[in-house]
Amino acid sequence: MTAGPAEEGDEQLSLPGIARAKARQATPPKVRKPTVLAEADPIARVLVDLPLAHLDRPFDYGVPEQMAATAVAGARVKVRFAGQDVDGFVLERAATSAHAGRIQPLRRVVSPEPVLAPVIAALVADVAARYAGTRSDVLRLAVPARHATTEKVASTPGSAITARADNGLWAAYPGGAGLLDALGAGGNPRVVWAAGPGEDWAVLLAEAVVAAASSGRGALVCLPDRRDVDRLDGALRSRLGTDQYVVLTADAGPAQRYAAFLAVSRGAVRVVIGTRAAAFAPVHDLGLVAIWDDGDDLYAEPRAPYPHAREVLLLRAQREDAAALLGAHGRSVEAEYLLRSGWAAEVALPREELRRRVAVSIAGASDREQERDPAAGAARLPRGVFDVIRDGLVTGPVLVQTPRAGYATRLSCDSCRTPAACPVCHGPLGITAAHAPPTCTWCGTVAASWRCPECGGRGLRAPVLGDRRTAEELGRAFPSVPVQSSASDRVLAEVARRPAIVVATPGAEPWVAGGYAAVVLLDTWLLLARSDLRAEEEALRRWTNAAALAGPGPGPIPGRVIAVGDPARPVLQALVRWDAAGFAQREIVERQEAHLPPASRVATVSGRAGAVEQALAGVGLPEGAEVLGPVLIEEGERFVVRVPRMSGAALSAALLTMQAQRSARKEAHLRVEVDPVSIG
DNA sequence: GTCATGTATCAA
DNA sequence: TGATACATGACC
Repeated sequence: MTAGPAEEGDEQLSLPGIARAKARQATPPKVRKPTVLAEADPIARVLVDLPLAHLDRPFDYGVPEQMAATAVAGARVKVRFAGQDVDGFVLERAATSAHAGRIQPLRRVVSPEPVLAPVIAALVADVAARYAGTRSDVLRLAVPARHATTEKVASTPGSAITARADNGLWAAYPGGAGLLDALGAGGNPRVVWAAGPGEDWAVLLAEAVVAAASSGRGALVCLPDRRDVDRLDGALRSRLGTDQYVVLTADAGPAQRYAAFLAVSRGAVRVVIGTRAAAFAPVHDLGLVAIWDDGDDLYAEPRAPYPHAREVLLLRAQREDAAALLGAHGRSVEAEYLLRSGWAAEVALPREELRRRVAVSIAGASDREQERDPAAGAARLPRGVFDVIRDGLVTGPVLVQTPRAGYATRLSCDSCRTPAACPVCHGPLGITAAHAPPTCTWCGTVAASWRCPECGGRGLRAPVLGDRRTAEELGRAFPSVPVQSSASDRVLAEVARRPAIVVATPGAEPWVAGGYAAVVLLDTWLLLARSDLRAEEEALRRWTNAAALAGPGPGPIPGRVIAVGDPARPVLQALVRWDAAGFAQREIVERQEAHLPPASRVATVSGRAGAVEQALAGVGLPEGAEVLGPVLIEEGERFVVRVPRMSGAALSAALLTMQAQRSARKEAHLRVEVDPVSIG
């Protein structure tokens, strides 16, 4: 392997001092004018935007003197790489290069705007290492596409933040006032906050942000979706000027998004709220990272390398010495793990206060009774539920959570209960409206003359009912009360505080000022029926979030919540005791025994059949690694690799090495997912 | 990913 | 011997 064969033809470089001597010495006929490099720091270390794992490292380029002032750290540049022009970012400028071979000059500075701050470049490296991915993949998530017109406009600096945090609502929480004081004094507390039922959580989050901002530092809050962002936006608006914070969400147009990004990147604004992509916002002097309801799966980025916003924020808290606040009504096992490991402290309401705020009961339809006749209105709405709704409607709106969107989302044979499948594509049949014929939910085929292939029966039944059917039933049961519906495709942000029945699917529950008069959770067995590892944790999170919307009753009466389900299920008992933390604790113990996250670190590797097994065999996996599989999937096969949590970094490193070797050998790309939200 | 280079292979 | 195919490694 000889380094740098005789070179000719291409542009010549010359460092400032020796420019003249070199040019005189060697002047082959066709050489162009030598590029004169910048006086100071003539080397730019550039991260090139290539999808190849083995090229995920900086390359040195010469900085022509005319780019001396524009090729700053963080600038977008174009460079010649292996004969083609590629995009890249300047990571830093340097006086010398350790590269022995030829050094090419930068082709062009796309823009002098330093969009990749050094601390974000370091974060991007952290995230790539954590998720066994490339920096170029993470950069696509961290730096929005350039919008040249927007870049020409200067960002107007927000006025200085003079607002002071008000400890009022936090004072109900032991340690709550202390938390705000610490934030205001420039401290870095790390807290898992169990937001109480009926809490206007956005207001408390806003106070925490104001506290951190009043110490002169920046703050960054991630929320699951647009609706939650809007709630915090509303709470912040009455505390900060609209020039003092920005909202970063995907639904704003490219120009608006880029303008918001630049305002943050330029330090004009230091408070950022937004959805998962905001976790990378280059907030100056970061003092606080916060995340609301970290168990929501919207925080899992669907693009490689699939980072989770909570992990990105925790990496930032660590690297940038910022306070961390994980708030939720429920408790993710990951948040609980942070408490158990001592990384964070808990802030929660005392038991007595919880009992004052909410009373959860279970309407005793056991699983067996449900199975016997799930479709009958009487079994779906037991007597107790009926009473709670009727009593609640006297004072205000009643929230009814029903797990499925639609009307009757799955049909089965009336006599033998075989699920009804589409005669064309074998997709599930469903009904979209009261008198509509059964229709395939996949291909849309209308199966009006359906006949059961098992028993020849012609009757259909609906064991799973959707929100529209539920709304219809309740409308009949309470004819004088308006019924509102909020589900996936038509989500209501807020409803008025007047008697009404509000039917909603999980996650689509509208907010109501002062809280609902009662909250009803229907068909709890359905959320638990999912085969997913996290089914119970996720079900409890969704119930807890809905239940937390119950407002206090008249006088000293706590908010009323009633769930229809099997009272023997421990997860429902956890709901009754309002003990998501205890449930998460038990989950962790069980998962420890089963070698599942968060006690273990898990990665999935998938690709063409045969390739994955071979690739894994050639990797030096850390001590104690277990390889499980293969499971056949559409694109080939998938293996699961798991290691003790302390070997998590080693696992990521090993998988990264594997990817680098494969890309260098031009072997087919394998999909690697570290900490997948769900396996299977 | 592209590009340059090296080695194998085959027809003339 | 030269033309062509494919594998390999560098890429700043």
